[in-house]
Amino acid sequence: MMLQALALRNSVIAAMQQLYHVKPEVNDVVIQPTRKEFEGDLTVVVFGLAKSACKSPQETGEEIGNYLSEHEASVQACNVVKGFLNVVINNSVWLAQFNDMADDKSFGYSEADSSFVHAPVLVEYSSPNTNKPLHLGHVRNILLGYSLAEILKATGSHVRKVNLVNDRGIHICKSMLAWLKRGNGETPESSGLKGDHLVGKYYVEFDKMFKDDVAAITAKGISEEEAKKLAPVMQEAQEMLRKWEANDAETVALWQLMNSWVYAGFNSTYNLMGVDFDKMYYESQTYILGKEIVKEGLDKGVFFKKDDGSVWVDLTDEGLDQKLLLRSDGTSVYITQDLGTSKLRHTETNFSRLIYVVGNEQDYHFKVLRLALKKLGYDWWDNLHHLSYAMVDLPSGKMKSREGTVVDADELMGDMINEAKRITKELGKIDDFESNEAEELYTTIGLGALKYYILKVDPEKRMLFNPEESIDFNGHSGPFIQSTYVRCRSVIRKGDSLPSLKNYADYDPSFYSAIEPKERDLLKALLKYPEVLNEAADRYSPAIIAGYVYEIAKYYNGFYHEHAVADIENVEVSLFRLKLTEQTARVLKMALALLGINVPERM
RNA sequence: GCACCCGUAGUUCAAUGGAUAGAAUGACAGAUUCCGAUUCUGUUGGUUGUGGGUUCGAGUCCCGCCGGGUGCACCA
Repeated sequence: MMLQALALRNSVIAAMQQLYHVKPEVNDVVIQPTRKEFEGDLTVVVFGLAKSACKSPQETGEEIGNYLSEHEASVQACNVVKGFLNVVINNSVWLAQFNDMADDKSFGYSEADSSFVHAPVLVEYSSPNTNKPLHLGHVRNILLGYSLAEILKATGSHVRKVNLVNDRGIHICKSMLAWLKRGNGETPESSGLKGDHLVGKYYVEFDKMFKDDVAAITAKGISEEEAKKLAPVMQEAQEMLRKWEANDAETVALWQLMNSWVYAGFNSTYNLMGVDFDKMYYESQTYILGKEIVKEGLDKGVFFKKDDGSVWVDLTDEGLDQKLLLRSDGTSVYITQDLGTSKLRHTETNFSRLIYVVGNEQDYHFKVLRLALKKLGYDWWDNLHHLSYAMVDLPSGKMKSREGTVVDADELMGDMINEAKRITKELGKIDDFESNEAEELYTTIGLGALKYYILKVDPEKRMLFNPEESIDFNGHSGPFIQSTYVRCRSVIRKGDSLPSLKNYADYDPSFYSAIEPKERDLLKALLKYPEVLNEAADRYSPAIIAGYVYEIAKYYNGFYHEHAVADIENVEVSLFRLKLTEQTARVLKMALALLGINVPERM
């Protein structure tokens, strides 16, 4: 597809030179796939060309069309409709490309260039707090990050997935304190609760104690604002944080214990989701790093110090504000450690890009981060990117941990898997499966539905999740695409079982003469895969892959319903269709893998 | 108040400035002697929030307004 478009563009430029003695700029020749309702494969938009040709769009289109038909062997026919020149490409061109694709073992996948090993692309995602379990918002983050990393890998980047765990701070102390006061020594083992859920339970517990304290104080006629500061549990939590920072043995031991519970919980969630990381960073180890960089900025005169000792960067010349980088007591704030961590990573890896997968409420933060690094004179400031995604809304509005309106990640995945089980049992097609095989299948389908549901949406757009309505398993859904793959596999098994057809893989379709419209559409769509992959990588958008994979499934199902594949009398037709089926399965599997979605052989 | 993001069928989502704005879902009507019906075909459903502008051409770009969200913390 890509090849034809490029070739056609050059041909059009040549035609313009021959016919009108003008040479259009490459960008002035707009070529797009022809819309379904017209005849053709590629369409040249003639308006811009007509201007430089000084003729009407209709006339220009016809003249260019005639020229192409005459001079280009690959062009079979042309027609002009309202200023659009539709070009029909010869079947032989498509078939030759299809043959190349089938023979190309690395189709749709570029081996990482070894020189990039020393300048990897870092993708930071997940980056959870260790005081509560993961919820639906995290799920969107994790799926996006994992998928983006896989997409970039497929385009030949050397990718390292990293996770920056926010394992310290007042929020952790709150859970710790509540557990000390009310936990009675409860552990994941004693309670049977997953570690992250157990710790999250005490985070909620803290909030209750806090509210009780505030209520008791306001009852004495003190303002709520004042009461929040005076609340004994809050003061105790802050005292605990001071002890932690002073490296108090007992506090640190408790912190380590409770964090270890959380990590065990997170790991099981990550494992179920099928995601991984090449390196973990912990904020407890990185939060001090930024101080040095702030000092460097002061020395260079690009940051400044206020009378109270706090350090700021002035970004008003960039259209932003002044931003605090270091508190007056010398302690660091959020951005301080991001400055330090980015520099650490650059020193460690010499990254060519560092991509942060973080919610869009931090758009401003990342602008500031980049510009502060620019002011420091680090030429790699421009290699920091932010894959910004919008929140997931519930019908009741935003998810709020404290109000208990969050959709828990583990629970959600469990529900999806159960739903997959229910539907699969109803269909009864896998009654011969061993129980562990069946369980694995339910997971594949349930998570396929969830992942597709989330990733098909443009990351920048807010999306609505309604827990009352279960996520689709039909229509524009993950299981629909999985089942198309399963159908392909079933057809292939049939082909394999027939002696005259089992060698379809060796069949050379280059000179196949009986191609049908539905076969042609499917074949063209399959060839488009590398182009789609590149676009998804350029735009950091798994949604583009999701849209593509749906298109392929639609085309295959349309083809399947119209034509018998195996078990027909004409062997050559069967061989061709089996080959088409084989390549469809291949592309579906490969593209779904980029979304973190597995495919079953049967379902 | 200032800044950024978003507004598309009843609903959930698509559409590198290009042709008659597409899918899914819902409702209704059909399709299997077959290689898998979690399928396919059709009907239904739109003043793309709104008013201007730029352009041969605007859902897309610019300006105003309306509605929703987020950020502007010595929180992270």
